[in-house]
Amino acid sequence: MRLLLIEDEKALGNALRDYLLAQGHATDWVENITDADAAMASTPYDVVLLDLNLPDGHGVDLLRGLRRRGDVTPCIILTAQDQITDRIQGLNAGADDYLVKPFDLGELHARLSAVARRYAGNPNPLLSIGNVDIDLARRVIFVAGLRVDLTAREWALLDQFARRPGATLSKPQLEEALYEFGAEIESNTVEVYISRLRKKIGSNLISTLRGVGYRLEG
Amino acid sequence: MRLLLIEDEKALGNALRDYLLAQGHATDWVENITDADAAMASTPYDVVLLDLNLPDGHGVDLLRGLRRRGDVTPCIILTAQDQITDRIQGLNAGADDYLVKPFDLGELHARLSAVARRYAGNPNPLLSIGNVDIDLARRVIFVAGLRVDLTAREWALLDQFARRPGATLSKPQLEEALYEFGAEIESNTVEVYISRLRKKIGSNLISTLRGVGYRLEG
DNA sequence: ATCACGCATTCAGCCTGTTGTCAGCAAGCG
DNA sequence: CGCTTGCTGACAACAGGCTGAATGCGTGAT
Repeated sequence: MRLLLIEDEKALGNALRDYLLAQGHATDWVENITDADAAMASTPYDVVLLDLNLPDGHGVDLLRGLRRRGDVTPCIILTAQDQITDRIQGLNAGADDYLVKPFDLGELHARLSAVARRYAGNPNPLLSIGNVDIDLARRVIFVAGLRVDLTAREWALLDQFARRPGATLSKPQLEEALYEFGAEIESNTVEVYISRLRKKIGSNLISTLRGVGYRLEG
Repeated sequence: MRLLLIEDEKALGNALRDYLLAQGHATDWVENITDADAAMASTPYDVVLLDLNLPDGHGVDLLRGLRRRGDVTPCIILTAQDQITDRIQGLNAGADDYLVKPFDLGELHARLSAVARRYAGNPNPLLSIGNVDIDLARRVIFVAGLRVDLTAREWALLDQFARRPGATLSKPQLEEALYEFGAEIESNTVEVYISRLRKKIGSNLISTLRGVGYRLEG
């Protein structure tokens, strides 16, 4: 697995990184929120290990930001014994699990496996088209290696395309994806969102078939 | 995809069928085991959606029968909240996944995609004629391995031919395909579109039968 | 409560590919 | 050879698609 370790304490960070590498996980280690954001903006991780006490802010804020952007990368919080309030906050903010320091490395391994198992259902197929990587499970896309944030509707559209790359999708079909079933709408919303999507992911990825629909190249 | 929906509840069945059709899946809907057996005997389906509560027996029995006959068509079970035992039975009997009613249509979509992905080994049935591959489901054709875009009318014509390869289609017949029934048009549009099609897919694929009509060679 | 912000929706004007039509040419058939 | 039937290039009209801007709406911050 590809892991991101966000940990301020040097000694713990070192030990964890060595252990995780030994376990066969590609592990990046950063020590503050700024670097973490940068790392996540450029790389898709399978699990994030997050210490809450960070020099440039509180871990929960980082997590909230992630979730608000629709990123659902599994996250395990590493927290000291006494920060129970933080822990609850963390879970509410969208963490998947937490570990109380000091913790056993075997325990960490078990939690990691559990989280991985939980997400094993969809084996996380990274769909690569051109220079765009689409992670359907996590609702994240990378354009030229940089994360790009999509709004709900934009994602709904792209999701349709990504599930059937190369297929031609008609406007009514796409409309269904935007509006939960039935809600008829009389305007060119699909066109508008196609336009916005193209602006974000590059205009050559989605081609128009006049009078027919649209297609994601692949 | 080609789906078989086995569902007793009329309202749910209707909604599901509409949704699935809108998603571009060829969907047959039957309401009992007898009809389901008949349908599966005559048509190969990509996925079966199976409600367990059926008027003439238990869905799991249908599934068991299938698997005993060596049929491995992927099957997703639709089950009410309380039938947990049934669900386990279902998975044991050879189901691939299950959905608990009431479920979100997006959820259904996701499960379908997941199952489809798992069985992605053999993709769409491609109709191959000469060096032209026609993918009816995705509305895409390849000529000598390269994708070729067709306009709406061009596709309407080719679609007619592809559905009855080798058959001779008269001009009035083809005209019906171009213009939703009734809209009479006085000119040589069919000839024009035959010409345009030939330019795109190769002129030897469609042959002219003077005074009679046209035919797609196979 | 108010404000600011971002997302959703609608609309209008511009732009472009498809379409139907026709005319002249080619090919089949007596 | 003459007649019929089919083929195809050209083209004007138009439906369909694109996109910037205005407006509305909901949510989070102050």
